This record gives sequence, structure tokens and C-alpha cells, in this order.
Amino acid sequence: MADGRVTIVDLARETGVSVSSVSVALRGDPGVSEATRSRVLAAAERLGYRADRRARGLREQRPRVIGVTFWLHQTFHAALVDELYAAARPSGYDLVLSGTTADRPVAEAVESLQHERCGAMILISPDITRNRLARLRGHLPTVVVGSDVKARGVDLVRADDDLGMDLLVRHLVELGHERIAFVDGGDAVMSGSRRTGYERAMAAHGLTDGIDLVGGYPTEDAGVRAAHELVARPRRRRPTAVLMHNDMAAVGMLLTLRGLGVDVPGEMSVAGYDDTRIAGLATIALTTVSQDPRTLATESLGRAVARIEGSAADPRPLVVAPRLVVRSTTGPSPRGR
Amino acid sequence: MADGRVTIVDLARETGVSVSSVSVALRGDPGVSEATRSRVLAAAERLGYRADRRARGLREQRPRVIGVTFWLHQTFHAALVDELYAAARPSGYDLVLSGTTADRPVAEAVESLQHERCGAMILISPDITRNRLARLRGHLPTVVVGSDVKARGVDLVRADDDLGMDLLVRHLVELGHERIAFVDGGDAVMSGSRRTGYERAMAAHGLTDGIDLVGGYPTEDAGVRAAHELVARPRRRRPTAVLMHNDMAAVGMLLTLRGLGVDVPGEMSVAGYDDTRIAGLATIALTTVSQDPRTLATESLGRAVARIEGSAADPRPLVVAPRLVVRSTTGPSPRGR
DNA sequence: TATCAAACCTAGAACGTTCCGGTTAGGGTG
DNA sequence: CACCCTAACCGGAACGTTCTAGGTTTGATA
Repeated sequence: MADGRVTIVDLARETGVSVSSVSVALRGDPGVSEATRSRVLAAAERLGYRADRRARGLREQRPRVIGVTFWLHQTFHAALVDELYAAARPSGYDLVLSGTTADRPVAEAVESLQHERCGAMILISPDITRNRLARLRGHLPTVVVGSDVKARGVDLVRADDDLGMDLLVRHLVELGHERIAFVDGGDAVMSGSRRTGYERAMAAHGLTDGIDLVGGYPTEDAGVRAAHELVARPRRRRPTAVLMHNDMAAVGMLLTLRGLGVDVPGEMSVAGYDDTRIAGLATIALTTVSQDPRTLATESLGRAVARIEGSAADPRPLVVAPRLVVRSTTGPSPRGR
Repeated sequence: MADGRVTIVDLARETGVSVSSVSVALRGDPGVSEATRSRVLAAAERLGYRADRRARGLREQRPRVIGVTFWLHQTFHAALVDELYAAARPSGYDLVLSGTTADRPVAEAVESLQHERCGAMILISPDITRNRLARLRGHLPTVVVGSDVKARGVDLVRADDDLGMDLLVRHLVELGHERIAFVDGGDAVMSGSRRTGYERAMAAHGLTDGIDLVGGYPTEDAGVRAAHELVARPRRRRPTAVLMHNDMAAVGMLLTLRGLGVDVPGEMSVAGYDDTRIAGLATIALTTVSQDPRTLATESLGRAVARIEGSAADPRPLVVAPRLVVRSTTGPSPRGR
């Protein structure tokens, strides 16, 4: 071919066999002799043939591609995508990624995937209204992972934020804390469920009076700000422990407290959420909650595949239990001593 | 349609015009009256039509898609992809992402993009041998960004590491430093060029004797380790400043030094590379070098587009000048006082 | 020798789109 | 009236694959 594209026709010409047989041989289907199959494979190798996925998808009845949207700058999303790739490999489906950024909203990412004609889509913590989600679901099987948006017919796979928050609060209560603040994620996607999870957990431990909600957002800056805010308070109104919406914000909080001379965890305990890589770093050693990205990924991929292959079951949300990861930013309450 | 897929044929039936006219109308080409165009567009809107990119790509002579490989867990790569999306928008080309992880090597990511039949690919700091790259280039126009792998016919867009390292060394020299160590990136992609950049810069400032190379790798841990190593040295063999392969490693170094009671920058200055988001964080405030991801992105996309549109010009590497970003982890040398 | 089945192979339609080469209708021009 | 022009539209081939329905061997069996 003049333009370098090698097609199945070239292989047919090369091996002196029909196009259909080449197709059969390449896919490993029965119906062709071992001799011709190996000749075809050899030719494919020699010419550097790559099947055209577009043509294949066009012809095949069932789609073999699953679309994934994720926020490019969220480390936890990257971890999930990583696990999704691993989960997709044995499933026979390909993944098509569509990233989300400040000026590329979920709607645009989704639109792009629709043009790709994937058979289903997995949205990672999408910032999307229930309405849009429902409309989307009308066109395509949709799995939302790590979010609490609910819409008819949409599969939902998420970690149990109530439980996660309860694990953290319980852990701190056992260490003698009573005034446990929470810096929330503002209008970020998981913000609401973590906030209510915090409130419920506090109530469940009889600490309704200790509830101390501080406004934030899901990045490091929020932690920096909130730290200054807490330290500026009179000592008796200062919490002895502070939970953060995610690890990024927790890192901001932790470093700022250290910088201001506040002993962590001696004077104040700090905990994050997500167990991202930085939390495990020796000098950070952040107590946090792991959302089990592997399970989240395999389950959401499984659901997407099931939908494509025709499961009509009414979707029930899957709630995955998170796991407390205790490191060294939490310790006994200074009050308790 | 039974399976919910809306095609151009449905629109033709709906509006009572031919398929070809619908196609023309949708693309906004001349050759159809305003009346029918608006009828077609209305029908498309009403039925929720999305053009099938696979079919379009199959038919069109020129590909409209550019593939991008990037390392999922590298924040700097995410920043580049972000800018690539922005650059692609006005160009009329679509981006297809293919992520790289610990068990999904560049080769696999590239293979996946080849099946997609994109017209060109942009590899972000790919961990790939010159041979494989050359072979790939034989099939597809290829742009490598942020790396120093050279191969015939491959466009190369990278930041000038020599200059970047020189900016850092000069900055430190002006602050009175003479013993400036460098913790390298091990076998990471940009490692080599930054290391030699460091050595050249030291030599250029007459500090050949101050060269102090410490083995590392491109993650936070490396910084933690190297910090312990440096602090364990006898005081007179300790550098007064240390450059790190990237920001992640620098953060590990910085936090560990602080944790060990070393005053930064009072006792030791620390600098990173990449100017990722965490470097700008108030409590980190890392001196670093910005690689100008916007320029890197627009230039590499431009090259990819030019190749697709037929430029046969012999590729000359584009070297983008980096910019020193001074924050507060660098200060006067303690020796100089 | 005719028949049958299995094994191997092939022709051609289809997928949803673009694009080339028409055809038609309507309106000037001479 | 014949002629041509243009705007608007249409039919059908093509892109690279899969898939269905069929065709041709081969060799064994009746």
C-alpha cells in the first residue's frame, strides 16, 4: 500500500488465500487449516499488520470497547484507571480513556466517547447532574464508580463513606479524642457523602457536640488554609484531631501544622482519605482510609461487561467496605492525658 | 433502530432527504439549502444523533485522530495531556489517550493506538528503545515530547535540561553555594539528560570538584532515602544544596530534611524540577524549574498535525527554554557567611 | 462408481460514513 | 425556442473488517 497501511487484503494477496480466510485465521476461529493459519500469521508479522479496530467495531454486532472518564489531575483516579486496565485485560474488552480537566467538563469527555461507539461507559466520580446522567443512560449502559449520584438504570459502585468516616472517628475516639473537626471538599463530587458520613459517625459515638465542620475544597491549598484557620482559634476551641476530605488536602494540613510548630500527632491528629501514594511516604505517614481501588475497578468493569452482554437486571448499588490505614499522624488526645 | 443506535440513515428517513445530503448538512459543507440543513440538524438533535467516528475515519482519507501515550501516575504528564487537549480543540483533531502503568508498558499502549488507526502519535517521555521507536516511526508519524531518545524521522520536542540545570546551578552559585549535590532519576527516562546537564553546569561554573552524584529514582521515596544518606555524612562532606531529578523526589527530600531537623534553606537548599502543582503549595514552596508544558504541548501537537497533513521536512528537534521558579527552599549558603 | 461428510475455503453483503459523479429543476440569455 | 448555468439533491462505490451461505476438495464408505 502506498500510504503504508497494511490491511487484511494485503495479507490475502500475499498468502494467496481469500480475505475471509485471512480474517478467520487471524482471529483463531476454526475453519482454516493449521498450514494456512501459520502462513497468514507469518505474513501479518512480516508486514506489521494491525487489525483496524474501527472497521472491526463497525461490522461486529457487539461492541468491544468500554469508555472511561476520569479527572486527569486526581491521583486516586489514576490509581483506578490503572486497576481498570488490569481488569480489562482478561475480559477481552478494550478501554478508551477520556480525561477531564478544568476546561474539559465531563459532558465533553462523554460526548467524545459516544462518538467512539463504546458499548458502555465507566464514569469515575463524575461531576454531572442526575438529569444528564439519566439522559446518558438512555443511550448507553453506564457505570458510575466512586460517587453517590443516583439515576435510574445506572450501575453504581462506590466505597462506603459512612463506614470509612466511622472507622476514622472510632479510631480517634479510642485514642481519647472528642473534638474532631472535618474539613470538607466543598462542591467536589464525594464531598457530600463524606460530610454526612462524618456527621453520622460523630452522632453514633455520642459526639454531636464535637461536630466541627470547616469549609474546604479537594486540593492541597484547602488544607493549608484550614490549618491557619484552626491554629488562629483560641486554644480551647481548637480540635484535637482533624479529618480531611482527601489525602491531598490532608498533606496541605499536615505540612502547614508542622510548619507552624504544631506537633502532629502530639498536639493535633490529622487523617486523610484515599490512601494515595503520598500518604504512604515515610515522612508523611498519613493515617487514612483505603477505598480498595482494585475491587472498585474489577466490580465496575464487571458490571459494564454484564450490561454489554445483555444483563437487564435492575442495578443495585455495590458498596465496597473501605479499610482503615493507621500510620503516624494520629495519636492519643492531648486532653485525655 | 432496535438497539438504540441512531445513524445517518435514520436522519435521512426522518427528514425525507438522501443520506448524502444529510452527511453534507451535518458537516456544514456547501451544497444543501439552509432549509434542509436546519431540518436535518433539528432531527439530529431530536433523536440524539452522534456521528460514528469509526465509520467516518474508515471512509475519510485523512485521519482525524492523534494518539497520546502518557504515564498515568506522573503529575507532569497529566499537565501535558491537559495542555494537549486544549491545543487539540481548535485544530480539528481528536485525541485518543493510552495510559502507561507498571504492567502496561509503552509498547502495549502504542499497540493499542495503532489499532485505533490514528494518524500520528505523541509519546510523552516514553520508556522505549531507539530501535522500537524507529520501527514504530516506519508505520506512523511519531512525536516524542520531553525525552531525549533520538531516532530517524521522529520529531522531538523537549525542554532544555542543560539550560534548566544551568539555571539552578547558577542560582545556587549566586547564593554562594559550591558543594551542590544531585540526586538522579536512576533509569527513568529523562534521567540521563538531567544528570549530564548537572555535570556540565557544574563544570561551566568551575565547580567540577563540587560534583556530587547520588543515585536515586523518580519518586518521593528516592528523596527520603537520599536525605538520610546525606545527613548521615560527616558535616564537612555534606553538600550545602541538593538538586533533585523531579519535584516528587524533591518533596521527599524536603520533608525528610525538615523531619530530621535540618533547616531548609538555612542549612541546606533544595530544588526540584517540573514545577508541578505541589511545588507551588504554600508549605512546600519549592524552588524548581518549569518546563513550560503549554509550549511543549502546542509544539508537539503542531508537529503531529503537520506530519499528518503531509510535511515531509526532516525533523529538527525543538528545544524549549525552561524557566527558573524561585520559591523558598533555596537560600544563601551557610558556608558563605 | 456413486454418495456422503468433513475439512477447508470463498464470494459477497453488511456496518455507517464520505465523496465522486451524476441528475433535476429553475432561471437567465441569446 | 434552444441553450447553458447553478443550486440542490441523489445514487452508489468505497473504507477494512466480519459473517452468512455456499462451494470445492478429499477420502472413506456403500
